Amino acid sequence: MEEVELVTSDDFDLKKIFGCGQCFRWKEDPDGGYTGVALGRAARVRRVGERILITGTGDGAQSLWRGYFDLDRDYRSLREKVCVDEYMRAASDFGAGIRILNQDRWETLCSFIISQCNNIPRIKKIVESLCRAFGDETELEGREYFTFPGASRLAPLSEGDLAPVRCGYRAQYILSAARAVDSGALDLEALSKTDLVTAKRALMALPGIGEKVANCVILFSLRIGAAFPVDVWMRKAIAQHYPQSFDPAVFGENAGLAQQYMFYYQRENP
DNA sequence: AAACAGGCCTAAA
DNA sequence: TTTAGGCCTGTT
Repeated sequence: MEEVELVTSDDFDLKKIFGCGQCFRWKEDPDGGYTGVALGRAARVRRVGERILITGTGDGAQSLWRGYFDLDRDYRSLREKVCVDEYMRAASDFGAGIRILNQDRWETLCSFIISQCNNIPRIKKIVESLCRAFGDETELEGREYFTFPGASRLAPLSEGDLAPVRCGYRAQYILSAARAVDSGALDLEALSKTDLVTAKRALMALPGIGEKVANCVILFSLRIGAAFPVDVWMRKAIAQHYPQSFDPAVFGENAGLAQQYMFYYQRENP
């Protein structure tokens, strides 16, 4: 089994990275490592000192994983930039180790469509069953896993085909998004080279994609750092700490990272 | 049993 | 421009 090794002395905490709400497919192993499916195949990640070891990956995957874990940005200095007050100091200290993953664009779009009005266990369950039904099988250490099905795989399906996935009324949203991506009407890669306003407008033109889902997709897969998703946890955080007024623009291009710290801090300290 | 969950859409002020 | 109710489904 091939293994990739990455080295970092920067913020890097697997528990926080995978637990801060940006992804749905990584599961903690008994030894504190994580197993999941990303970059098109199953992999196992664990940290040993300043080394990050990834097994189950192919040749030349080192730079892909560097990109996935956003290792070419200095989070320690980014953390300083979002400390606009005492609350943000506390939140970013608490969240030290979080990184914003560079995830597959279609997978992120589809996953966050599924997330609407759902709880996390069920989101994960639906995503897994979608992968099991329509993804490609892959193997790691004798166990089988399934990749996330591409937009082109889902585009020709009907709502009936998706019924076993049990995603309810979201099925039609998934299909329309899959068709938009597959046909090229929605070009996610091109959007990643635009700006927050442009990307948001394009995404929200699709049925079932509103402000929150659009912001998640933009932040977690289009790498536009100004995106600032506001969900129920964030509403609580804002009401509690910025009762008069609040504008994520104070964080500029780091608004999304500030959001991650606020979100994680709020959810872990209710 | 009835309410609720990491929203979105539509209809009505 | 803001607000209420409905929506699939599973869990409590």
